[in-house]
Amino acid sequence: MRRPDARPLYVQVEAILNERIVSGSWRSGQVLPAEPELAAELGVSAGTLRRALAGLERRHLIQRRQGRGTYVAQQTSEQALGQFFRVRNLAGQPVEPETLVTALVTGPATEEEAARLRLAPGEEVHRIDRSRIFEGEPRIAERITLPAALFPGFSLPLAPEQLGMEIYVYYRNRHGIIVVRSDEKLSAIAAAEPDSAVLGCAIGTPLLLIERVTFDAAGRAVEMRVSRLDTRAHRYAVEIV
Amino acid sequence: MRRPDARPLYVQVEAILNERIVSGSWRSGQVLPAEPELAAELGVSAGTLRRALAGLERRHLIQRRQGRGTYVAQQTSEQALGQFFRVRNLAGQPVEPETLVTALVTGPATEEEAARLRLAPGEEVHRIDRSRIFEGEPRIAERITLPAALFPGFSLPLAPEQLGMEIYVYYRNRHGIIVVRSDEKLSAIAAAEPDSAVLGCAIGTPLLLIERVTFDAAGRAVEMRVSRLDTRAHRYAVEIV
DNA sequence: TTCGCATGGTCTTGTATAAGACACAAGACG
DNA sequence: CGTCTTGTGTCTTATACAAGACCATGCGAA
Repeated sequence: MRRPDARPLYVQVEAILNERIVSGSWRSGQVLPAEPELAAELGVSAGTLRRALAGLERRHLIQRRQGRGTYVAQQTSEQALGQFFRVRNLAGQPVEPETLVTALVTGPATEEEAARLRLAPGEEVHRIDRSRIFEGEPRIAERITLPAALFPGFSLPLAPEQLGMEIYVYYRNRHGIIVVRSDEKLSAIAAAEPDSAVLGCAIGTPLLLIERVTFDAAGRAVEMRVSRLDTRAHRYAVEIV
Repeated sequence: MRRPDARPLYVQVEAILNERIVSGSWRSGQVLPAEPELAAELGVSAGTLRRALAGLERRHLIQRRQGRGTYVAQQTSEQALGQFFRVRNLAGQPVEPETLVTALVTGPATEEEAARLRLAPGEEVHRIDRSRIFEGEPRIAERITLPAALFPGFSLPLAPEQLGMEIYVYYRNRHGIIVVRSDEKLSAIAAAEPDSAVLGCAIGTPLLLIERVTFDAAGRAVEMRVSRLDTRAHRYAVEIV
């Protein structure tokens, strides 16, 4: 007797639970059924379920706490910053950015945007231009590109409780997009005129160029972002294991 | 009855096995005893042992293959490059670097070197200056600093079979230093005169500056490295999860 | 006889199950 | 305000079978 699905059972279970979170049938912050109960419902042993849950926890989709239970991860600004924001000051400490949006427009994707976001040529995208400010000084100039199909009617958060919110939290709360992974390519460029104006640096100042593509829990490319970081007072930190 | 060591058993077992590899009582490439045998020797269950082995495998200290056995990881140039060398060409493909060493000197550590390598002020270090060449063009200029205490009598590999070898492989084979982790800080700088000479670029060309500190399986800081990458034709790739 | 190779035995790790002791958190109760 | 109870995840053990790798045996063809 052959299994129809050759993947290990714990992988299949992880996919099932992932789907429940992506589809929203388990909502953010909600507590999951206890291990024995969930295992019984899925028809697998507790050990198999635990292995699947461990995979979800590694991708920050759930959060487990002994004695309390297992929760669908609530993406907070702190969590999003800790996971995706790699900028440190010269002492190696994390910095807390403020954000200033300068433009939000919608239009057809460029060739590069379409390629990176796996869109058909000419599909509509939203573009956000903004700067990020550390300790009063603008240090990053960036453009975010979103497929309009995934973010229908995208507009910027204006309610006071949303103003300081990381944009990934907003993706999730407003559009149900759960960000889990980014690919980045780094290089060094010289500041051009628009960057120098935003960042208050001389033209030609070396900037760290970060080209990011971000994927959600369903595996879709959901965001493209090009950031220019002024590294006179900050560093981009990476750990290699 | 309280356990004297409050850490979970599988963590203790992982530490024991880690120590056996670090101390060299299990040599590189050697096959470990089979699971049931090793579990019996350590006095733990097979499941606990497996969990410890999974931790070692995650850190690339061992390599397991179903049907064959568990081996102490043999650091090859391919493995070291795949793990620690993040440079890609513009198509996103890995590049194969050649290396040209221009200097090897020994002297007292600078203040910065001592701080990063956790050395006492004035301790001796070896310094290697070299360039890395992709497709015939020098693209990285870098200086490697090693604590002399950890690398006694350090000299460069000259035997033909060692010439193309990644230096981390050489650390391991010649000095028993097993590299497992690096912290990096990235920034952008303008090429100064020496860099421009090595890299064949104009003075002022933006370069990606990579400041790396590397740690071995015993948790010691074993290497500091400052690299300048010419990103006109290459990128530094990161995945964030 | 000798070569080639299929086959089965036996070793390994990988997957899945079950059960119990333990540790932590929260609320109920005195 | 402490203590107890209940419910939760965590750790550890044990067992069984599946699947990959290797090797010796031995059969059949040249």
